[in-house]
Amino acid sequence: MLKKNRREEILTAAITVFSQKGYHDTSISDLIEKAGIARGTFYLYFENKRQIFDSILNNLLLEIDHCIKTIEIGAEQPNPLDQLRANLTRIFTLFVENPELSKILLRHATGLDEESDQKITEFYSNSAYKIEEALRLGIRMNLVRECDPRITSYCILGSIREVIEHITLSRRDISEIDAIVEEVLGFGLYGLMNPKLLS
Amino acid sequence: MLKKNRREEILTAAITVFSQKGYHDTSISDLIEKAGIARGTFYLYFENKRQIFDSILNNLLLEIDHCIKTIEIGAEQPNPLDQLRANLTRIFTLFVENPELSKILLRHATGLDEESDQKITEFYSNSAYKIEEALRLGIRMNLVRECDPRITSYCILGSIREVIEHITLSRRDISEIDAIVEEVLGFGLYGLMNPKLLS
Amino acid sequence: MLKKNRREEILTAAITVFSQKGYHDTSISDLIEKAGIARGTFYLYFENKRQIFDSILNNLLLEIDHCIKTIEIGAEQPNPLDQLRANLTRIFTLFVENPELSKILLRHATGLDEESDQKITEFYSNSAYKIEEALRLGIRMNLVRECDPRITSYCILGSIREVIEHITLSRRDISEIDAIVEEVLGFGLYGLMNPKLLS
Amino acid sequence: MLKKNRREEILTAAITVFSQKGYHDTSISDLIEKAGIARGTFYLYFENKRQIFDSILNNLLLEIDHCIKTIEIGAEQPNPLDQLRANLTRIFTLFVENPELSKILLRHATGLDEESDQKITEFYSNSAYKIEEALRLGIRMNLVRECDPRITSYCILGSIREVIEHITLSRRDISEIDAIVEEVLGFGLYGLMNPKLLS
DNA sequence: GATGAATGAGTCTTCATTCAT
DNA sequence: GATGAATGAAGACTCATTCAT
Repeated sequence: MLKKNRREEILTAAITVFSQKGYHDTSISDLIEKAGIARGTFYLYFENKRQIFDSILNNLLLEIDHCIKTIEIGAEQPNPLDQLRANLTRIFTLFVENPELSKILLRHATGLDEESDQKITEFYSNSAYKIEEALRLGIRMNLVRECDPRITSYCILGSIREVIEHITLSRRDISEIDAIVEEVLGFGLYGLMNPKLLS
Repeated sequence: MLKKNRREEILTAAITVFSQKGYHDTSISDLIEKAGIARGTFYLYFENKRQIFDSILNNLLLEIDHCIKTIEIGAEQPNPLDQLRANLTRIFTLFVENPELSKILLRHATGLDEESDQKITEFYSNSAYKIEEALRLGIRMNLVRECDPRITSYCILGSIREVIEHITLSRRDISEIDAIVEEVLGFGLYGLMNPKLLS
Repeated sequence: MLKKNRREEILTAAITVFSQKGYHDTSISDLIEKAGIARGTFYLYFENKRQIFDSILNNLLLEIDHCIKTIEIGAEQPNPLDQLRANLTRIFTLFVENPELSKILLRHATGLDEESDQKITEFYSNSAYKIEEALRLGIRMNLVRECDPRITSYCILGSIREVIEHITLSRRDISEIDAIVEEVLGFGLYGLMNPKLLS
Repeated sequence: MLKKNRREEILTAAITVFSQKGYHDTSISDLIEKAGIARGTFYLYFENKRQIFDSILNNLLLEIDHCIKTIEIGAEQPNPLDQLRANLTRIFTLFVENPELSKILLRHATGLDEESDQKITEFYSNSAYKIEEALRLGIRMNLVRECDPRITSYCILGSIREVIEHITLSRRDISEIDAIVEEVLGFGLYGLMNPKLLS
């Protein structure tokens, strides 16, 4: 068997097991049983249990990163709103298609140890920071209401996280994504308040 | 020593240790060392490691519940917005005053086992459901914009969760809570969009 | 409460518990719960768990000893067979009336530790030795068939032990004792063989 | 090392240790030290301390069973008395050659817990029952004196048990077995009474 | 590369005993 | 005498990792 494939197989098996049992309740025995390999073989491809989990998690964080394109302003660029919409659609699609990854990221990747928590926290901080920068730009361009961009960025990030968790837990179908994206956009752009009350 | 006090002492010590090291990396030795008691003493007050963690978590969920008052509509009631504001203030205050609890709830309570995850998920589902009901009422009363109350409730819940995590991680002071509440309220009520663009 | 009574109460409770759960599965908690006393009180009357068990066992061995009268030969003495019969009757009666003691002696007193095993072994050795001496006398007096008195004594001892265990386990009534004694005597005196085959 | 051999080695070591220290005073440390293996290795071959003990005990009960052949009556069969003699010889030989097993069965297997006691009791009950059936047959065939076969069967069983315990404790040699068998047979068949007194 | 038997550090939990009140 | 909270030594069991084949 090609080295690359064997490794991928083990990773795939591990994603399934980790997502179901979490990091601590998953034993090496679980992993090799699912992957159909011998105990020693596991250690040919991964240094230890922690490393394979990190590997899965890093892959996932990369994939998420790929889903998010910085919003570009310019004549030749699509409408900023459409760019935002496309980002949301890509992220939600990623998780609806891989609900196991959602469990790993949102449930099991947390609280493993200081180092891992730091990595996750940093990832969210970075994400929030990107949102914050976009908000500052939007404010400067008079597209966005005056607000504290820091706090607001966390509101946006939290909305997205929670909706991801909800749609994977409630096993939403990919066909529902567009409507969900619009709903999230609607909340983020217009808030709750009935606009008739505003005028 | 009074039985009640001893138990409280152990709980307090456990909150500190669990919040720093997480559930799995905390050993009974850590707990009794922090509490300054003998190994056997621990088991006089708690059945096992899991039970003391659950105990902490259940207490916390109860406390959160106490922070949230259902919004009442009526002539003698305060303005609904003020009731909402008060709810947010109470919750943020709880966590700013007990940042350890935030770590336990948001980091370490997750991914312990199926049963525990279920409890947490249920807590959030319930919370989301209460928000959803409030949204439906608001829509009927024409206070709230037409929207999908289910998805929107998760946006709101997520905003709050993420802001809690942010303000505890960034060690925000209690004096900043009012401003933060206003910011979260602003986002939730009006969204991002510059209102001048709406007219 | 009088010191003597308190001690007796604890002993009585302990006999019940030990006989049901055995030595190792009986905890001090079991003993004090059954006796209705506090933990510390137990140690006012007994040095430790082992000592109360030994105490019960020693009492029992003494009681057994009291049941057995050396068979005396003489004009004024009852028929030796009747003396033997009386010994058996007293022993069987003791255990039928106190089936708990039978469990303690035959089940739970064994295998506790080297010292205790030694004591039990010695008790049986002594018992066997007394039987052996009686057999030697019987042989000299031509009452008893020529045989190896050592081995035979263990046969007799074993018969009695096993019958005790059987009659306590099968909850025989005291009214059946006479018949059982005759049966054991019959076996011991005449063996199995149909006497008609002997002539 | 072959899996079978390793298991056997551990069993052999465990028999020695259990027979010397008994079940409760034997720790896993004792077992692995004697077997010369690591702690984890023990648990590769046995589920827990209790299981290895049960394993030893069940093997032994099986071996005892194999020693005992039901006495067959028929023209082509050996003399029933010789069949009986052969049974006794096999059993005594088993224990004289493995005095450790005698200690385990007669001392340490008893009083472990309800379940184990039940198993042992049942084994003895079954054994007694087989003897009882043989006695009934003997009585019908006029080979055996009229008697209560139940009680008498326990006398016989007890004689054998006690002699086994005696000959293993007194470290009797295998060369003495024949004489001991004759002595036990003599007691069982003819009893104590000097036959001259009977005529 | 692949295997799986062997390893042993690490942890939870129990429970007999003590002693201050 | 009586109490029962506190103690801590002891022991069973797990499981990630190694390494000889």
